[in-house]
Amino acid sequence: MKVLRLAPATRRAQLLEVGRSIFTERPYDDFSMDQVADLAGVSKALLFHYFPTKRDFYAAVLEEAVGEMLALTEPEPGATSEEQLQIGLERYLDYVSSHSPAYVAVLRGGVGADPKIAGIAEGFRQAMLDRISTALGLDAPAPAQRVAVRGWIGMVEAASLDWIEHGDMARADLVQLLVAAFTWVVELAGIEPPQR
Amino acid sequence: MKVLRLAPATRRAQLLEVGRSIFTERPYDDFSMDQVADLAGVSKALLFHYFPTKRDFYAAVLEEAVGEMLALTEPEPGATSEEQLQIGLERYLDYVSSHSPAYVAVLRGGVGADPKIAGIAEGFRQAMLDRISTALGLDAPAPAQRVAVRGWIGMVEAASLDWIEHGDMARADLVQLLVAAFTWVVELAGIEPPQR
DNA sequence: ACAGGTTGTTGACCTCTGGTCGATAAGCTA
DNA sequence: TAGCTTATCGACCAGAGGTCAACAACCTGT
Repeated sequence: MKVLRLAPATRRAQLLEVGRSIFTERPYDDFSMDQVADLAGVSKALLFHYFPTKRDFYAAVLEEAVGEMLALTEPEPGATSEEQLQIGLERYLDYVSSHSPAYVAVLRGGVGADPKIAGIAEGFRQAMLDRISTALGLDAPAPAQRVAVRGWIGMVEAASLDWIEHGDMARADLVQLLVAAFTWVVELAGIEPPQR
Repeated sequence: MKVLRLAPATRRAQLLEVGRSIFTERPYDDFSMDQVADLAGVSKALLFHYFPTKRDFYAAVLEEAVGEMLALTEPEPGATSEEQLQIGLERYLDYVSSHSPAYVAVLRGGVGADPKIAGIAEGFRQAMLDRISTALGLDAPAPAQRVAVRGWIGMVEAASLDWIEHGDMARADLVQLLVAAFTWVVELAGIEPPQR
């Protein structure tokens, strides 16, 4: 029997890809590692060789999705902070609309209160918060500022989910709404936007 | 052997109570129905008699928590809409700070992308949206209005989570921030607040 | 007080799941 | 082509979710 051997990195990537296609469509406890292995044309033992537990596998898949999201929404280096925000949001919404299952999986996903899993989505939000803080030139935001920006990110996520669910609003309008909201939040929390 | 029999409603309530204490502390796949049954001093078969599947059990526990949250944050009937909003938020934050594990479980909880589970948290948000729409005298909000209010609810949730996590902001300040944000969102989306 | 029926409750059982481990064989190197 | 490294697998295990027929509390009528 001819068994094809792949380089570990390749196999790992393939398994993650299979994982993604499953995780974005079915609940965590609704499929078995056996099924994942079958779908990947691989033994279950190999799957567990690459990912020690099911939760690790789940976490790895989510992490990859988060990495992709961050890469695709990277800010434009040369632009002003307002332009960065607008362009970032446009890319964000583009990603959301073209990868909605993965997006939903990351945000709403998770296995109950597993801190490791929750930490992945949280890391994503933190990364976005860092980007914003950097763009604004803030090092250690005051509590009110942090809560405000954090709340704004929650607003972006909720609005995005509603947006892709209903699909009855132009992307540009939503971007405008969110940019305006951000500007307002920044003013309200007493954060001084940097001079262009 | 003396086995005590309870009325179905009582037993069910007891099981839900046990479920809550577990769900708020451990991930969904991190405990067994056997353990739940043991903790409740009951056979696993009985547990499955009351709740046909583990997910049903999970859903029932979350639903109860949502019901409690809605009951404890019920709006003040006689007040103006602005007062209602402020009082509602105060009660909401009181609930959040005193039941943070349950709150986190409902919002961040869920079993991957299980629509039934996700629908419970979504139902909670919908109920809050309905309250707000009613208070504003809106029947069928326009898309932009719906997205805006939905985004605001996401803001409330994210800010609340950050608030209880860090605990470095006065409740009154957060309420003020959220009320101001709401007023602003309402104006922006072109919703006319009702005459007192 | 007791017989009888209703039904809350259980122990035993089954299948499948997550996870482990020693053995195998594919492919590179000399 | 021999030999070594290691990616891969088959077989196994404990425990999970879930089922079912049987049991025994409690209520009712006499």
